[in-house]
Amino acid sequence: MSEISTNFTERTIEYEQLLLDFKVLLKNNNLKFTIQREVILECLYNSDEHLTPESLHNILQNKYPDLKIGIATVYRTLSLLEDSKIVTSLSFGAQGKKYELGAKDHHDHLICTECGDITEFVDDQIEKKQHQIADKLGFKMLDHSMQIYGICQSCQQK
Amino acid sequence: MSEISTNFTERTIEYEQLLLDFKVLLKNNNLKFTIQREVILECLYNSDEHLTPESLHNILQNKYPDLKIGIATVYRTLSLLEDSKIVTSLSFGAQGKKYELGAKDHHDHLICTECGDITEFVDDQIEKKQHQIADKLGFKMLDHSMQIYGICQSCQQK
DNA sequence: GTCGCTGCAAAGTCTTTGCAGAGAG
DNA sequence: CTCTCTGCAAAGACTTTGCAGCGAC
Repeated sequence: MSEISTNFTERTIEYEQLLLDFKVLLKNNNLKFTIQREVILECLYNSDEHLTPESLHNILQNKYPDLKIGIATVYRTLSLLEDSKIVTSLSFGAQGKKYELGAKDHHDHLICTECGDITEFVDDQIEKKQHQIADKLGFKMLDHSMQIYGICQSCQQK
Repeated sequence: MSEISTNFTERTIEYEQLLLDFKVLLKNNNLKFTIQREVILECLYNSDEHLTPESLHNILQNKYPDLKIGIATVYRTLSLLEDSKIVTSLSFGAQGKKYELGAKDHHDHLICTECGDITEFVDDQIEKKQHQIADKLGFKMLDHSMQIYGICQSCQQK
């Protein structure tokens, strides 16, 4: 659906670029560009969340019921994308991994323990410091996750 | 029965306290203090690393071969300890969780997404900044957790 | 047409659960 | 004694693998 207009949104350009990079990578490795691989990449691109293989599979089944994508293909494609550094995976609390596009920004969360309200924030100074820490300890930093738990303003007033 | 620690070192004193707390907690919840629960707590206390259920089980089998501790007991005890906030768990790259005593000083984690190795760190500036962010957004901060994901030095060399 | 890819199902891992006997209180 | 725990093995949950037919190139 790429609109050719003067009004390129930043996202569209990014996706076209991403797709192109992916195609080049596939070609360089003698791998094939399939519709399954395309829709998985697209779905990851359009999701704002970290997706589990299962949730990704569900989304794809709803969005492209005709494709009948198998869960095994989702796992195989995610591994491929991860090996190619196109996506990164994270493990959170429970079992299972979650995947997201490697290039995306992340945000941190302030979570109210009373009402469950979630506020997002990013702090450059913390981001910078995290990189410094990773560097100092010899890590190549890929991502981080940070949650602050507390009581939000409106709950404090009650 | 338990002559687990006869050496009174500084750690032992702390351990006595931890053990006492654990016993009180068990009693308050109508649970029983068993040798298996004791050696699991002791092993977590004496380990400097983050342990997987499997590694913990191996250590226990070597250290107390007569007990024939089952892996299921290790899992059950770790869940109990986690619910009781005595240990905390971390998920890392591959599958599985790692556990550590929660009573240790506060620190954040640097996690290798390749091998699952975990490095601890504390940064005062980040701690301070987190409070500032909470203040600025009107939250009364209670707690936080932060993980940096990356690739450790030795995995980068591979 | 070739050879990699896919869906399916079966096989692997890691973790949890059911049960009967053991053991703490 | 009672009622929880434990070890064992079987069952679950999540992921990977083998295979025959399909499809990109």
